[in-house]
Order: sequence, then structure tokens, then C-alpha cells
Amino acid sequence: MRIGELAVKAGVSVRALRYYEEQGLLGAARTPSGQRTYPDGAVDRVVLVQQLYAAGLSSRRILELLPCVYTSYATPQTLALLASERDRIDAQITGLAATRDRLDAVIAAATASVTDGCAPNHYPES
Amino acid sequence: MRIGELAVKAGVSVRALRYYEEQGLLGAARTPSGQRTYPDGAVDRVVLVQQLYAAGLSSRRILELLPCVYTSYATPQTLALLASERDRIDAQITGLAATRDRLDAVIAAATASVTDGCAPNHYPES
DNA sequence: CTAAAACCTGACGCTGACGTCAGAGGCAAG
DNA sequence: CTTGCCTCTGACGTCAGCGTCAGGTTTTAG
Repeated sequence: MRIGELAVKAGVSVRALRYYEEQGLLGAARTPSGQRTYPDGAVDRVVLVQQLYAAGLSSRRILELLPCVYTSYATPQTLALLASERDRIDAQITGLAATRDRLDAVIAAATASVTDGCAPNHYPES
Repeated sequence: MRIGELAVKAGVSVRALRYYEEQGLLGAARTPSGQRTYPDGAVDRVVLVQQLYAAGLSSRRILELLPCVYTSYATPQTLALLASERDRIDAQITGLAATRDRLDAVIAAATASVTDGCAPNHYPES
């Protein structure tokens, strides 16, 4: 598979894939002419990288954790890193849930004020 | 309250507070000599802003939503914005939970491989 | 064979939420 | 009065994850 196809299948840009390689996150074989070639498994790997990025991990951290995700083997240090990232994500979830609940309360209050007409509705009805 | 005290109480930097003012998120009265003065309520406001930043909202979006958080009144457009941000946060929570679960699985597998000695433990015991 | 599409390597641009430095003015304490 | 801390206004620096453009090669479709 070449880079364009991988980009489509993984839902990222070609530029992103080259960036991942630059960061050591995604290896690529090369054809004699220098074009990158990826195995099918690369799709899952890219998706995983995206998932970790979305969770707020940096390239460097992902680079440290990726091997042990695939080998299920980690040094105590890496294990500690894993646990710390897990806890961070957990805390982030808790915070986000609180924010969501707060927004829900605001939405409920604002909706009520609209339906009850207890606020001046000078906004356009169109 | 002056800016330094507010910064400490809200747990942010002085620079951040000036930035919030620049973005229109935080008003400030001025002493005749030009120093910013904040009421006690500013602490909560700053904390709220921080919470929204942490949820991935931009300054612009926060600026649009802050008034209706305090007035509990919103135009339909603003209400739609609120709902869309809420849903985005909800989706983010779902994704983060999946990532956390994946990390949990990795941690479990790696811990097992260590305790079972089923992997070469050539890492330093110190 | 040829034109279009895909790929290559640099390398600069972008964005947002601040950090940081410079130079100058205020403010309570001794 | 002056010492030392707080504050002020610019204004440039940072960092990460790419976007984008330039100029050239490779692969593919017809």
C-alpha cells in the first residue's frame, strides 16, 4: 500500500503520515525509486496513533508507549508512564463530564427562559 | 482585588488574566493609576473560563457562550452552539473512555507478562 | 507515448494560549 | 527616601501538529 491509500483508509492526510514517520511513529519500506510502502497493519497503527493524539499525548510520549502496546511488554518505568497517562485521561474524563453537566444546566435554564417567555424575546423568529 | 491576588486564587498566571481581558472574557475596573481591580466574583469566572478552555473551546466560542451562562438566556443560535459544544464534549468523553480502556488492557497485559516472567526481563531491577 | 495523477524532499506558514523579556511607573514599609 | 515588590504596556518567542507551496521524479491510464 502506498501513502495515498493509507491516508484515505486511516482518515488522515498524507502530510500527517510523513510527519508520523519523521517522529518515528510509523515505519515505511521503500520501493527502489524511494516511494513509501506500508503493510495492511499500518492502518490500525495510524488509527491508534490518532487515538492517542486525541487523548492529549505528545509524539514523544506515544513513541515511548507504542512498542509496549504491540509487544505487551514494558519496563517498570514504561509501566509507570502508562499508568500515569491512564490516570490523566481518567481525570480529564471527570473534568469533561463536569463541564458537560454544567452546560446541560445552562441549556436547561436557557430553554426554560425561552419557552416561559420570561426573557425578552427580541431575537428574529425567522 | 489586584491581578496578582486573583491569579493566585484562580490558579492561573498573571499573563493569562491579561490575555483573558484582551479576548474580552474578563472585564476589569482600573484604579486612577491604571492598575486592574477585580471583584471577588472574578475568581469563579476565571475558573469557569479555565474549565471551558480545558474542554477544548476557543476564546471566541467562550466569548459567545459566557453571557448566557450568567444570564441563563440565549438566542436559538446560541442555544444551538451550546448544544453542539455539549455533544462534542460528550463524544470526546466517549473517545477518551475507549482510549483509557485500551490503556488499561495494555497495562494488564504488560503487568501479567512481568509477573509471569513470560518476557525476557533484562531490564535493571534497581 | 504522453498527460495526468501520485509521490518525493525540503522548507516556510499557521494557530492559540500563553511565556518571557524590556523598560517604566506605582505602593506599602522601615 | 529608598528599597523592593507589584503592576503597566508593548512586543517578540514558543510549541506541536500539521497545511501548503516549490520544484522535481515516478507511476498509471489511455
